[in-house]
Amino acid sequence: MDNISLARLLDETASLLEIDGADIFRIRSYRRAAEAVEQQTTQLATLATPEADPKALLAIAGIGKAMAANIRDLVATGSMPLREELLQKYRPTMLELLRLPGMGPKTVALVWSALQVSNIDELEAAAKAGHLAALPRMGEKFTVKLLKGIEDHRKNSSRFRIDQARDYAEKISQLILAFPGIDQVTPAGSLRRGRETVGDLDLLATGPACEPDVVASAVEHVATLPLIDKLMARGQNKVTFTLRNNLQVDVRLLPRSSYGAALQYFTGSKHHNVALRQRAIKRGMTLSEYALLRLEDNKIIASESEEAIYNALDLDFIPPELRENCGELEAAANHTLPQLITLADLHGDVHMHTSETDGTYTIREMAEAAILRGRRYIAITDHSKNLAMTNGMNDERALAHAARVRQVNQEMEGRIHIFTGIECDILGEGEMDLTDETLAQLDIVIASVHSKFDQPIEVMTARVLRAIENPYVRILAHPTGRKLLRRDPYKIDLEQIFRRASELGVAVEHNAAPARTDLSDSHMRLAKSLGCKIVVNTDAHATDELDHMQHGIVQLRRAWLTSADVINTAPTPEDFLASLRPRP
DNA sequence: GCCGTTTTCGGCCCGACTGTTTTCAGTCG
Repeated sequence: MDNISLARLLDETASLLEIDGADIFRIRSYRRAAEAVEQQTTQLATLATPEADPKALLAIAGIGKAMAANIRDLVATGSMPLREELLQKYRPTMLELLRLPGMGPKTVALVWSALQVSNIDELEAAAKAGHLAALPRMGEKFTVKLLKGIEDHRKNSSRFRIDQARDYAEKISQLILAFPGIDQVTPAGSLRRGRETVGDLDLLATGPACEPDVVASAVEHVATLPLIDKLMARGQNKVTFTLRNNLQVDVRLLPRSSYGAALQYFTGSKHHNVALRQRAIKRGMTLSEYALLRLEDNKIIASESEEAIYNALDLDFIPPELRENCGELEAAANHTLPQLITLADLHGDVHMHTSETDGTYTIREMAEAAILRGRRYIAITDHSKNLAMTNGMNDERALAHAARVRQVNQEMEGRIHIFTGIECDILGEGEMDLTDETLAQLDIVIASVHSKFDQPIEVMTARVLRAIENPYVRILAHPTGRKLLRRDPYKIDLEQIFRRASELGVAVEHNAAPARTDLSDSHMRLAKSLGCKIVVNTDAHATDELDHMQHGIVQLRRAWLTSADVINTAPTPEDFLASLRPRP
């Protein structure tokens, strides 16, 4: 059992304890243990064997005697006594109910005890039949919101976030590559195109073992991979299976000679491919997953590489992120494809947290980690006081923290520049929750919208418009409230906000965290068309989250952005500061 | 359930908003 699975089981146990009404601190300790397990770099299964040093598990902060025993049970048997006991009392499907808006542990427990409702279908039926109205605090408004939430949940739950899909793709690729004679495995499909979520995983494998006459044994290898839950189909050169989490995986084993054509074909998108094939026909050729052929004599024009195929159709190579049939073919024909922004273009990351509020590491640790990742400047932007659960700072603490940031910045001796800053909460009327006197002393003031203020569109829009009027605000964070696969974003008039932000010179932030890419590619195109400054930040709460920049860049590329469109490509801290809204 | 210490138990992230209440419980960040 790997760390991710261990963490998931511990976290689920915490949720079951919540439904059971257990002690809040006991629940929290299970959640903390799950987090700690997930963050470990060594596989705990190796530390949880009878032969291993029993102290090894206890050395992890958040794991004590009881939790270590739980982990040993999980590794040995796949479950543990407490979990089994709770599953006798409740149903595992009730965990899914917790993901619906407005459904917390108390409400889940209530519908179970009152109506024996234990899954989404039953809850929906009960809501539609009006059975919920009989229960306390569940009137008409609640029911309407719930049914909407169920609908949204169904729309999303069959898709997976791209970073999770990428992790699985990586894991499966390694297992496939273990077979002698397979020397390359490439993800195709929407994963390669950089969509935010993927429905299934397409993996293309090639190498000597994938030649038609010998491919059977390689197919056998793939069809018997240990992480397969259900084998769905198995053909001559194709294997389809699902994982335990229901993610469907298609693996195709292809000869080297047609690998480029296959990669092109399976990367899509469908619309891009249709347009590309039409172009081939106009030129007396035909394009398939095997090759680009000349029609008159079936001669292979190109098949080994994508570049060769595009070039043979008089096109520049089109990056996978642009293959949506949104003008990329015309641009490729006219040699006007943009030089898309790359990770190497990003020199700064100006939104991150430290242990002063809800981050895990110190100012210095974040700075050192940023240096390792090639950043030239960062900003420490911890939370303001209104976000109480994060231990948000009041004016006094914000200023003291900024003084420490300046101190550490001095000590870095130019290896990196650290800006002072704050992620400042927007209150109910759109005012900042710290004073202007405080904000005036900070380099980077980020105004942060929170989805807990889920208000009608006019109210949300007015609130944010008022917030960015504050002359010290330089960046607007979470403009859409999007949380991928979790909650509906709040309703807000982005066009109005972007237009005003553009006039004021306030930059809009694209959050690079894979769970929360605030701006989609189409949002970003809108921002660009209105002349907005765009900044991409990780919002890191731990050093490893600084790596999220590589997720964030993908949506920028899909929006056709170049380094000129994004302000944290500025090469020096001075240039970056100059690109921001001037302070009064 | 973990941690730290005051070695045996008390502290552990808090405040605002919502729907429904008519004084608050539950959810959320």
